[in-house]
Amino acid sequence: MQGEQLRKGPWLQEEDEQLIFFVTRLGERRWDSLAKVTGLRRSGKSCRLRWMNYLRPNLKHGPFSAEEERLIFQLQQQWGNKWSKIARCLPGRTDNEIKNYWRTHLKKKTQAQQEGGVQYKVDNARTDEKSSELVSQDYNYSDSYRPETYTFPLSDWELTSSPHEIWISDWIEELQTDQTETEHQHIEQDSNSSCTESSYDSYNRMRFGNNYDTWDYAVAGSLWDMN
DNA sequence: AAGAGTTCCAACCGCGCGCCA
DNA sequence: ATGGCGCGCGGTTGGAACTCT
Repeated sequence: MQGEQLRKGPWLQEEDEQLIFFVTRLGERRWDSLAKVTGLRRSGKSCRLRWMNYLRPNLKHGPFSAEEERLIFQLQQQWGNKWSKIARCLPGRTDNEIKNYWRTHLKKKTQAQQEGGVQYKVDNARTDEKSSELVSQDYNYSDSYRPETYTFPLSDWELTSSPHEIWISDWIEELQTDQTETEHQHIEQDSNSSCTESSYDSYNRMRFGNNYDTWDYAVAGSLWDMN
């Protein structure tokens, strides 16, 4: 592996699958180590970005709603280009997505507003929302969107549409059920018990073959061991 | 139909911060 | 104190997709 060129550019479906497999099992941490363990010829940074911006559960990938657009507009005026901060107020949206949306859609509107006193107006052509028009200063976002009170609904996955996203969605949904069941088992059995065969395991067997667990557990056991 | 111009967004890059040995 | 590591953030870029002429 040493000296091997790192891959760049668009991610392949196989790479996504592999990354999901490892991140869901090992957690969102130590991205450099994780990148090595996955066997993907990607940097840890690249893996983290892919996960955070595209593969992570609960992400929305559809067009921004009028409500979201208003929020972005208002928070950008309030905080400036603090995209990660703004993203925390928009469940299911990433800083990258918001940043891109701002640059391509809202920046012009803001400039127009600043230059000519043109009031902010939602671009209804891009959303399915009802027409709405308001001055940003008057807008106060709902408490339900405040990061400290909002809980991310897993059903947001249902908003996705590509075949790839659909199978991830189904899988995550099954996993959620399994996790709930497993948590109950853990309460009864103590925390160091091993998981029973779940749909998640079935999934992994299907995608990575029957030997997946052997090497997976071996790797999982050593990855975070820094000694 | 096709070439030019524009828009959009996934991914990359560099920087800075916090933590730890 | 300091140097290395891991990570997150914001800015930028490349190229695919779309629109215009």
